[in-house]
Amino acid sequence: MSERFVLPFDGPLDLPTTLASGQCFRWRADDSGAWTGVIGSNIVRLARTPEGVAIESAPAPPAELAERMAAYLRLDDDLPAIQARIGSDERIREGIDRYPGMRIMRQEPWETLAAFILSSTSNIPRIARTVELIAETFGDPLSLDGTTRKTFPAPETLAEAGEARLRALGCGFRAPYLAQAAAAVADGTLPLDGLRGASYADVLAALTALHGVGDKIADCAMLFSLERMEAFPADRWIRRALVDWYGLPANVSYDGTRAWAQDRFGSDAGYANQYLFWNVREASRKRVA
DNA sequence: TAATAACCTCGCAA
DNA sequence: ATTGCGAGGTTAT
Repeated sequence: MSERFVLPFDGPLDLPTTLASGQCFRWRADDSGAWTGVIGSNIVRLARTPEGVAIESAPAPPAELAERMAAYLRLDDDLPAIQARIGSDERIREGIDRYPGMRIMRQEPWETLAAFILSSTSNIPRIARTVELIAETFGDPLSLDGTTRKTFPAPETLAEAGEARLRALGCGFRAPYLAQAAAAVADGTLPLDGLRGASYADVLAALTALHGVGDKIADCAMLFSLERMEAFPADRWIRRALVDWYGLPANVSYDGTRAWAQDRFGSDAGYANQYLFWNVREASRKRVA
């Protein structure tokens, strides 16, 4: 059996709702309730324990990844304080009550951008399937206690693979978008790692310069991987919530949703978005049932 | 500036 | 089982 390291943490953290909340697509639960995923060039298994987060990993030993995992799960966010600030809103409160340990993550920018390029007019199961197929096809193998996964391929790899091979994997009309984004990141046209210190407007402009990346996908990449916690990705679910619950006009522009959210929630807009998203989806699901 | 169709496939419901 | 619908958007017109 592999070595195990427990990252101490006593705040709110729920792995199932965090790792299956649609912000990432490669985490899988096993029978024991542990979650296996790939971070960079490591396969990682996580389990919540009373003391914190139990980590197993390969090839790097878990103790070496502990700090990185804490950053990945954004354990540095003071979630109770954030929830106290935005929880005065009734609809956000409902989301918090339902998913109290759901956190936003700090993922790797390239993989996040690629995944959300694939999200266009799609759905979570399909996005996950395609992301996994891309990794399976182009990634490097990893193994942990008999579980094997592959890395998500570098932008250079997907740029070289090209549109046709991506289309053959089920990317559909998103294939050229993904291939072009890969090329832009690979050749430095889009310096993802250099964007962390830039203004929101500059990051948005850099991302939406890509074909196939509009406001919504850019906001997802910013919120989930580029430290922009004020980003408020407004998809059809969020728009439904804003119209049905907050009285915004049905034809509200994307800029209109963004201004509304940032005025109301400021730098907590991203967390507000996440709780609102799952609240409105749950409400919709119940209506159908 | 605002509305509308087209885009690839696939998951899911009937 | 097989079919038909619509999906966490973006772009071109």
